[in-house]
Parts: sequence; C-alpha cells; structure tokens
Amino acid sequence: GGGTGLGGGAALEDAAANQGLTVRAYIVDQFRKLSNAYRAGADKGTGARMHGSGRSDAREYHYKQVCAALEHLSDSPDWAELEAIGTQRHGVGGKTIAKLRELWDTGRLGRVDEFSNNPEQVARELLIKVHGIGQSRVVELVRQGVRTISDLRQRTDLSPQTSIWLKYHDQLEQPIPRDHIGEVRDRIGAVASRIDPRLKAIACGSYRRGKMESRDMDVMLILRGAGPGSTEHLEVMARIVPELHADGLLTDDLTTPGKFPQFGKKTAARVTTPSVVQAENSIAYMGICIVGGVHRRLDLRCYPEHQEAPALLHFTGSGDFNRFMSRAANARGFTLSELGLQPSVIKGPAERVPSGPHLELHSEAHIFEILRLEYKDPSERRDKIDVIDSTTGRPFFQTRESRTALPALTDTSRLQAHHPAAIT
DNA sequence: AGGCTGTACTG
DNA sequence: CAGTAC
DNA sequence: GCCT
Repeated sequence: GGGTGLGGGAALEDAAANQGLTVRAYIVDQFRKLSNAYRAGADKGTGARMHGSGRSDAREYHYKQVCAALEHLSDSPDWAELEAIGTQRHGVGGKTIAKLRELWDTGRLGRVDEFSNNPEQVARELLIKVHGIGQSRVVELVRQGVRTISDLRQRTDLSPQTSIWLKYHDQLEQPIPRDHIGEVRDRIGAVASRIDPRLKAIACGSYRRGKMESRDMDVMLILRGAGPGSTEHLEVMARIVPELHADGLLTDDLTTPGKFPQFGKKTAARVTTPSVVQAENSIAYMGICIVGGVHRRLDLRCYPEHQEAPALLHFTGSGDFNRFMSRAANARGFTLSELGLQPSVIKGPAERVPSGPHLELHSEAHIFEILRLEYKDPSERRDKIDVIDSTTGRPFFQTRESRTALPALTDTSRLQAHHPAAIT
C-alpha cells in the first residue's frame, strides 16, 4: 500500500462504501468528475498556466475513454485488475494508472478535490449545463463573477436560446419517463401523417437504446419513398413545426426562429440573408414541448428514406459510440455520418476528402457489415469498447497493434463490386 | 508532432 | 467564422 | 492524456 497505512485497497473500499457505491462505480465516478471538469475548462478558467493547459477538450475525451474502460471492471477489482487495464485498454496510460494507484492507496484523487474546492470551477461545471453556454462563454461568465443560475438570470446579454431554456430550467433537469417519449412520438406521427402519409416517426436517442429515463427526446421523421436528389423532406420541417405548435405540443423554439415567419419577428430583415435560405432548408429542429404538464427538450429531424439507416444509427447514439464507430470507419477508409457512408482518404493535414460515392445502406446492420464491425443492438451501443472488429471479435481499438489490415476493405472498387448499388 | 466524429444552426 | 449542440 |  501507499503511505497512509491502509494497505490492500482498504481506503478505496471505505471511500466507496461511504457513498454507497461499489468500488468500480466509485472509481468511475471519480474519473467522470475529471472528464466533466475538463469539459468545463478546468485548465483554462483559472488563468494559471498548468501543465498541458489548452488541452482540456482532449482531456475530457481522454477521461471518457478511461471511464468506458473502467465500466468493464468487476464490482470489486483488486490491484492487479486495475493495473491490467493499462496494458489492455486503448487510451489508458501511465498517468491514469498513477491516478488509479492514488485511489487504491488513499481512496481519493487530489485532482478531483482540487477542482471541487475551487468555487470558480464548481460554477463552470454548473453553468455549462445551460443550453447555449459552452466552453468559451462559461469561462468568460465565471470570470465576470457569475456563480449560480440566479446570477445567470440577472444577465441581460443572454442568447434567446439560453433565455428560453432558463424559463424551464427546473423541468428540463428532470429525467423523462420512457412512456412520455413514446407518447410524443405518436403525437408527432399523427400530425406528420396528416401532412404527408408517407411520413413515419421514430423515437431515437436513449429511448431507442432501451433506457427507462432520458434527458431529452429525439424524434426522427422518415419520408418514405424519397430518394437521392429529392428535397421534399426539407419542406416537411417547415410545415410540421407550426402544426405542432397549433397542436399544443410545442411551446418554444430553440432553433430556426427565422424559418417560420409566424413564430418570429425578424422576418423582413432576415428573409433575404443567406442564413435564412439555409434555415429554410433545415432538417434539424430543436425546441421545447410539453407532456403531462412538464416541459421537455425535443429534437426533431426529417430524412428521406434512403438515409434512414445512417440517420437511425447516428441519432440512436450513444454519442461516445458514434465517435468511435466513426473513427473505426475512418481507419477502414470511410467517412460515416448521419447522411451516409462513403469511401474517403486523408489528404493533407487534418483533411479527409471523399474518394467515392455514398453507398446504398439497407439497414443499420448493413453499415456494420460494410465496416466489418460486429452488429450491436441499440441497447449495447454504449462506448468505445462496444465497437468490435468482427474479423477478430475484439474491440476495434486495442493497445497492442493486433488489428489486421484488410486490403479488400480499403480497396474501394472491390468493395463496390460487392455492393454495386452505390448512390451517385 | 498532430490528431482526437461529422454535421447543422445562430449571430 | 467562432461558438454551440447533437 | 494517449496514440500513431
């Protein structure tokens, strides 16, 4: 053991027990705190020139990977098991093992304590949860002395989105029961089919991943029969949002204020600007709806049928799963997005350019198959470690370079010979 | 030494 | 274009 | 912070 006199991980067990957590859950919680702290600009806000400052986004990313690795530990890991993730898990290195050792010996992480004892850091972590306040604004607001949500409400320079969100702050923080989301999907589906019977509504996000509670609602509309080149689905949003307001489901819009003249006042000034032309073609809507007397965040999108598979995959998430599936796609010579899957090559610094047409994608499973990744049911799409190389049966991202190069996969012409129905 | 997903909307 | 969100 |  370390210098505390409590050997054999006893300090760690005590710390976990004090919070009613398993040792694993406690460790994950500590590292999640680090991830959240760096998301909120832990090494930017103080003005102190900490080692590695300016990399907080990368560290947030790093600690998310660490959390994913830790989630796969047993409930009460011994030291050997903790140490082993350093060699077994891609993205876990020496500094992380040192922190695990610190936890093992003392039950605490000095870094976490440091952050939680810093009022400005605590404020940043609180305020960054507000819609429209990100890594940049949160640093500036806290620098100006904002510490609480009440402080924030006093500001007169908030964006319209932030003001709207603050109206419902308490309600929006509450988890959404699963059946409320199904209900909203059905209501949207009913309105949608009045507008165009070819429309179908699908609830995605954590709902589709099987969660009993969600933070927001993700509903996707698919325009059946619409294919490449069709722009019909773009008009759907412009028509359905006013209907959903009339229906009483929507109460506020967070996006597209200029897109629906009947709900915005800036029409004359904006109608001629390029940004509004773009907004009129928008496929994404973000707003607030009311279900069972409680206001909730709603995201609504509309896609033509030929993009159903990649859109479904993308909006089902999780976000972390998407990230690493996209990285796997990149490693195999593709770019993956909600719009499709297409061969692409790296050209120049940080630039990836398409090297072939979008492929026709029949289903989510088809996307996994093309990428030679093991199909994962929505409920299993959690993190990096759920992205499995189906040629080895092991996680795609491994520490030791045991991943086999697959010439047939990066050879675009042969791939398309197997999947001749590429979309041009 | 550079990169860490890719895309859409706002101001 | 930077900032934000998903 | 870690990987290539």
